[in-house]
Amino acid sequence: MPVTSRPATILEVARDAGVSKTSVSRYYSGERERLSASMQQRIVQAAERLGYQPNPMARGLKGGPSGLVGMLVADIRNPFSVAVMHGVEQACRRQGLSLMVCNTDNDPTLEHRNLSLLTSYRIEGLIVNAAGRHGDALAELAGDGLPLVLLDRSLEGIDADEVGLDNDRAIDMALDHLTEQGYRRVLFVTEPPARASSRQARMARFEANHASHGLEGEVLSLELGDTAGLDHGLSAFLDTSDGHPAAILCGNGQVTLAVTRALQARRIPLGDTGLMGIDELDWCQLVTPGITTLAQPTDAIGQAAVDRLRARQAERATPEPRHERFTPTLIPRASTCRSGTEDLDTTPDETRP
Amino acid sequence: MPVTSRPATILEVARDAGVSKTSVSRYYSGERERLSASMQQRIVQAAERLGYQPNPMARGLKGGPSGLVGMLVADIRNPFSVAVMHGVEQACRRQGLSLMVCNTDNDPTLEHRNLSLLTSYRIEGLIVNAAGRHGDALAELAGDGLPLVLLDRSLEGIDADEVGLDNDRAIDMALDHLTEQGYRRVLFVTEPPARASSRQARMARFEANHASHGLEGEVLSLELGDTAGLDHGLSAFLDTSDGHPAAILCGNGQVTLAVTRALQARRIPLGDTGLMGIDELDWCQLVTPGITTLAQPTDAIGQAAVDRLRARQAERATPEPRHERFTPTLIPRASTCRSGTEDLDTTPDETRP
DNA sequence: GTATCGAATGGGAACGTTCCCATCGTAGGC
DNA sequence: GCCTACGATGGGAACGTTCCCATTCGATAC
Repeated sequence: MPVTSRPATILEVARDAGVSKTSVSRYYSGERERLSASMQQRIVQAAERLGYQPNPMARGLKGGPSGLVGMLVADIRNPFSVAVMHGVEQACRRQGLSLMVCNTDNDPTLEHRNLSLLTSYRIEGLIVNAAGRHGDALAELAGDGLPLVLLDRSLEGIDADEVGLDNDRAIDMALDHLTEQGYRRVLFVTEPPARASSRQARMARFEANHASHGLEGEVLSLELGDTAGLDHGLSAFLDTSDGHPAAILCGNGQVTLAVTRALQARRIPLGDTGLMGIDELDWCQLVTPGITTLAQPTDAIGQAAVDRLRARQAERATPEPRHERFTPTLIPRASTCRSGTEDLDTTPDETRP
Repeated sequence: MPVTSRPATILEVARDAGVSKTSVSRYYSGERERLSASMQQRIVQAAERLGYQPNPMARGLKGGPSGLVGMLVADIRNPFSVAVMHGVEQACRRQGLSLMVCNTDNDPTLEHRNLSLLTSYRIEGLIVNAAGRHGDALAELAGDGLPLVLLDRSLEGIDADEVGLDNDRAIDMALDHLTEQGYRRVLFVTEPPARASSRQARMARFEANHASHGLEGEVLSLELGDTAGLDHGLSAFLDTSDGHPAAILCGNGQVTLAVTRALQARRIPLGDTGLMGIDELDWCQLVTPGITTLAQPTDAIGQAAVDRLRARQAERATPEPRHERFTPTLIPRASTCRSGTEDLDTTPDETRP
């Protein structure tokens, strides 16, 4: 069964098997039950012999199912996105679907272009983890009946299924943990929330709830590349030493990276100054003395996204959109362990292989 | 120009513009010069009005160019692969090509399946960064005239273009650096080289050249998950303390991660025991005291891969395969700085934004 | 003035499927 | 033993392109 250059056509298989092309088509379109055993056998044999593979182009042209799921990713270099993508992919595989991933590099133009690309290939569902400035295009697609799942984002004006972290829960868990560890002041660092709803949600929850946890809270919002602003913001926060133990909470993995760099540059030891991040990354355990994180169940999130897609496909009638929120796992490490408190976790863990 | 559900067909545009479908087809097939100005104008207007987008399915059916490049990635979670993929993608974009990425998860079955998927979509070129057990399938494709580029791998029996690191050069640079820093014994840790030629190349070069650098050399080859084996191997190497300064050289980024974990678990401070890795990663600067790496020019590699593809497409006659090898950049940090030597780099660098 | 040519355009047959509809048995109901 | 019905199968028209081959028309060459 070679992957040949000029693949055999359904007609050739039919001839070779001495049956009609319709029958061969039926065999490959999941209507095998309708075929007699002998015919099925002749078809497989002929197909095997000729190395036949259905041509998805022709199939897609006629309107048949493509078996293709599309995914729009805002930033392929974001480990969280990649982890979820991996989950999505596994789930697709289990369902016999193929995944076509497009990276938008946070560029609305590219996003639009990739969207057209995907739709032109007659995808059966779309998973979106991108900025979505062009919400209108997405909305239209959803309106046209394309199953749509928003990953880690909401988009105003779009009533699509959503899958992602339980942001409120995550922030509460972080605040709980920081409180327990004896911190009194917390700086929440986030990328500009305007473009992503999850950032907004986390920030809003932080602002709403830090006080009730007995914490003084501040928010620092800036672009990832703005190291000067970050330095300045951290200084401003940390230098206000009213004696209350201070911690920094990072809104996502990328922020954790930037903040860790900034703290190291200022040679601020972690622990007395607390550091905690949303998103677990390879290196969080390695940076002395280990960085406390809230790990997202990325595989489960990916799986859930695909499940939603299937569900949508199944029910022809569009039900009210469903939101699925996952609870993170707290991975406590010594970056949120003030000296004087007992060591939390100085032996390396094995959270990731 | 909406991404509509029932896109306009070329025929509708033709009717609307009052021209023939052939003319519209020509307009979109890069034969605009052949059309009169007035006709061109009428076509764009009609297309605009109807939101026309050529249907790649139909186009692909008839055999026209797909504008699609395929990429097979062995492990989407490998940051190096992702970095190169990003380079490939940027290059494709510049060329007006779209990229379709498939992850094989190091699974030969999946690899084969994805290969069929890609070829069935009539890709114009294929970039492979995967194990390639099914070299036969690849070879056949290449033989059939599909432009093929092997990324960071050679495949026996396949005369395809290759793009990747200059492994010999990289190893030599590493050995030079380690020698200069005063290490006398070096352990080269690698994943099993059987499945990837670049691993083989690096290992071979290490074995061939360590002696001429005045270094005692050993090789440790194991699966990434084999932490016990790694612990044992590291112990064996480090406990043979004949007083000669020892260093560990990691064959790729994943190995660097595993080794760093193992060393931290054993609480071995870096520097006196040297540590150096091929592949630069986000966190290498962050792990105390900073890990020396050889950074691969991933964007350039990706770009080169696409360039090779285009070149192949252009020349109808298949020339002898060309191999493009890139020199890495040494990023010296304190993990290869023995105490007593001057500090190399204790201030954080800004190699990556 | 006619023949030739090339540039601009159009008609229709593919490409490989799916799917509607027709055909053909054959078994069961009367 | 005839009519019905149903199960198994086949023929052919679409799907939206591209591309080969006309066709038209003015201009240039004889």
